Amino acid sequence: MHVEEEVDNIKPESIRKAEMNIEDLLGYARRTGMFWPAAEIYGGSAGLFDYGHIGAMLKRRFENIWLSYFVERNQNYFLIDGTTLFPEKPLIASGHAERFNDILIACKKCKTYYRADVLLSDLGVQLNEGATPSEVDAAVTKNSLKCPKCGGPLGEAKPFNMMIDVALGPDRSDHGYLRPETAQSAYLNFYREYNLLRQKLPLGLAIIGRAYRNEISPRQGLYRLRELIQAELQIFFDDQSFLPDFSGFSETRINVVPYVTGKLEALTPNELISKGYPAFYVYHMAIIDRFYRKILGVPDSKFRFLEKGGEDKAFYNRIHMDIEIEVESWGGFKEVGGLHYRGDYDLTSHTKGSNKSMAAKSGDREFIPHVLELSFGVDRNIWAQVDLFYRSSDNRQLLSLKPYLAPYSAAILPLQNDDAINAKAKETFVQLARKFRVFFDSSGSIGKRYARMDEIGTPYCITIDYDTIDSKSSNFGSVTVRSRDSREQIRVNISELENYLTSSINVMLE
RNA sequence: GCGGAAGUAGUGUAGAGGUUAUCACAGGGGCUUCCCAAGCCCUUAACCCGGGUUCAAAUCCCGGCUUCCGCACCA
Repeated sequence: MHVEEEVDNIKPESIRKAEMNIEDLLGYARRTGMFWPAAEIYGGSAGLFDYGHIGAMLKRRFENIWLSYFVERNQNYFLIDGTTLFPEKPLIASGHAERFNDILIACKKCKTYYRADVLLSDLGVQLNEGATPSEVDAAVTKNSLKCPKCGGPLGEAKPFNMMIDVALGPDRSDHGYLRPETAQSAYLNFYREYNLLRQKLPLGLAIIGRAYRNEISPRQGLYRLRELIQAELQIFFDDQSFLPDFSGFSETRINVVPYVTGKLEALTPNELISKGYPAFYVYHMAIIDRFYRKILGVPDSKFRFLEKGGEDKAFYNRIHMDIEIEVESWGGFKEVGGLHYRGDYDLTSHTKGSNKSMAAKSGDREFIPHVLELSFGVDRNIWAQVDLFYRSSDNRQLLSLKPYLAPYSAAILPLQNDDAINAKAKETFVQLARKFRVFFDSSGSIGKRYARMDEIGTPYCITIDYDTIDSKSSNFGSVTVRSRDSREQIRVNISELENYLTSSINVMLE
């Protein structure tokens, strides 16, 4: 059987990346089992999404690869977990209760909302840092301020906190919040882990978990969510001695838009260091760059760091870069993560708040460890993967994910609904399912089944045919393995399948 | 939150006061075929939610929810 000759091979490069807007991508996600609005049978709720049987696997794979790459390859970095429900005190200490708290003011006529500090400074009125709502109201009255848009009267200033309140206890009088970032769980556990891990720095604490923000306007699919999943690594270190090993990154060119120039540049680590970025920061830029470009396969031109400064930079960050991917359905480069040098802000805040010293020692020197935060939005990254790797032509839809990210690693497809073929196929399924997530499908034509697997990104389709079970055939005991992107097929002995898949799927995951 | 547009089987859609609510794909059953989304027959399945107008509402009106686009917001 010379099936290869009959295949109308289409080079994967010839299949264009599908042009997708948000609705197209949401439609794809719904029809393939990726994700859709939570509680959708009741009409859904803005900013909340559920993952389906395909999306949940993709998400899990992303998280596992992230964990393996950023955490498990470093002997000083560890995975922990923390509650999503927080008592009030740590969030007062961290500044979230106050700072996460914008004062909003609305026009009574056109109902436009403004941030009080922004509105007043635009109108030439200076407010003190941390002004209260009544101070804002007083300033509005004193200066007879009107809505800049419609000239209407301004309403009362009201605090708006991005955190979601929770009332605890039998009379619901204990005040808590859903955590606004996983980072806080790491800071709260630093002291114990630092001692458990024998007081060594650097110490990395990673958390993959949920965080909650009461976004005013959740939008754009998985971009702005009220409940989101973060994968974060908080590295605690001695700022006078943290010097990671750069060998292996010296030739890398990293796309970065520095704040001072605002222009995209492709710089080597040494060039970045000579521009004044600390070596430990640059090292982690290189690590992140490799993750996106090599492990996830993001094209060079679609990946960059964007440095934030001035108003855009959070007050506690010393260096703040967004990790950005060009996502067509989101209309351009969008933030999927961040690399933040937070200095000693976090541990100092929690030392003050808790009266628990978190100082580390190095010789005679006592110091508060600094924090470098690697923060990733898992949902945003999942969306970006689909956007980047969904390809479409007239008769083919293809999700060309890296094999190790694909929800199913392989599909087992009996060529025909024949008892002997089916029995062999099921036996093969059981054998492979011990090591891989495999899909079994015996319904429909073989072409239709290939197409279904292409659309959810299954990298390999294993077909059991008559030759497989024909002891007179030279192909006895072997199956065809079809590669998703090239559609090329090779014959592999069933006894070799496990090795074949292991090495093929993990290629690139060095 | 504001303004505009929209919400019909699982998916994509037609339908503009009275239809057994259109078509395709998907799903189920059957016949046939078997390495790249084959064909034929049968079949399951929908008007976002709640009010109102009307003899009659998927269709018109009001409210809610959700989505998209723009604005605002996004320590």
